Amino acid sequence: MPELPEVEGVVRELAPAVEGKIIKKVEFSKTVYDACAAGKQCIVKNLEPSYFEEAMQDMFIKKVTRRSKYIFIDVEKNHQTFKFVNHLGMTGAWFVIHHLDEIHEEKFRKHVHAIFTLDSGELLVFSDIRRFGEMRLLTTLEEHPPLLEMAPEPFADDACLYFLQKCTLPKYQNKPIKEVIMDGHVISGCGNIYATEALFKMGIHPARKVNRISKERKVKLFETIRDILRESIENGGSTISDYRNINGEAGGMQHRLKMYGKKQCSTCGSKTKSMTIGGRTSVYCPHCQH
DNA sequence: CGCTGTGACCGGGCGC
DNA sequence: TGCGCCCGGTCACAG
Repeated sequence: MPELPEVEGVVRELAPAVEGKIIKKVEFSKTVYDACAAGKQCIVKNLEPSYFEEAMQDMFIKKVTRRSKYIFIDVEKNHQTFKFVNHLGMTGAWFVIHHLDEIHEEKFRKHVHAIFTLDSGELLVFSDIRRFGEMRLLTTLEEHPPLLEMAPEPFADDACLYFLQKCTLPKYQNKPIKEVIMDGHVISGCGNIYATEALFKMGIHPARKVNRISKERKVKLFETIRDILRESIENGGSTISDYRNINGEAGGMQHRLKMYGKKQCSTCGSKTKSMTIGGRTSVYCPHCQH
């Protein structure tokens, strides 16, 4: 499951690999076309696949950046600029290769849904096992309003204050803290893995109501989340099942996790508990977290 | 108008 | 072996 650190890893590798190159051709899979014909949107969200392919042809790749868990690719054609916006969903992965058989793992090779042929002769390939990934071609972010409602980057100066202010809104007051820190309108890029880790580190029960945590503890919680995200970036992200960098390699952060996916508390040895919060499985230590 | 709850999108993996 | 169900990031839409 790619969260912010995993997306950051992809962007850091993708940027030098594709910036300055031109997309000569785009081909979506038959699956994408069939879904579209059936009236569903599969990966390609705001355009018909055939139109998307045509629109992307001869696009110059200017810049690859990350915003929250989204990959933004600034592209340009005929002096007009566009934003190609991609979300990896649960299982999306990019590869820059010369032949599809360079994708070593069958599960990724089997689920290739977009092939961008670059002027360098390389293939920029998007594989997505569960097809929760998204691609949009926008002229401005305003075309997809949810992109404007994201919380600031967690490393930005105003991010902590933004979090604190959101917490004072009535609609968040009585919600479990875990649900709130995983809400992209409150904090950007913190998914289940890092929310679980940060709450464990802070000794806060994931179901604890927002208004039952002091401002000081909220500030410390925010800083903990930010530090864990940074630590994960430095360690190549977490590979729980399907995250791979563009060389198909797994990350290293999963070895440093202390609570996510654990049966026993790494501090006191108690059996961990699990409950559903905001529709998602939440693991915690009943002895260490209150 | 704004908030809340629910469904939709999927295939891997697991339990029975 | 085989079948059915659960999981999850995000958004659309209904109420």
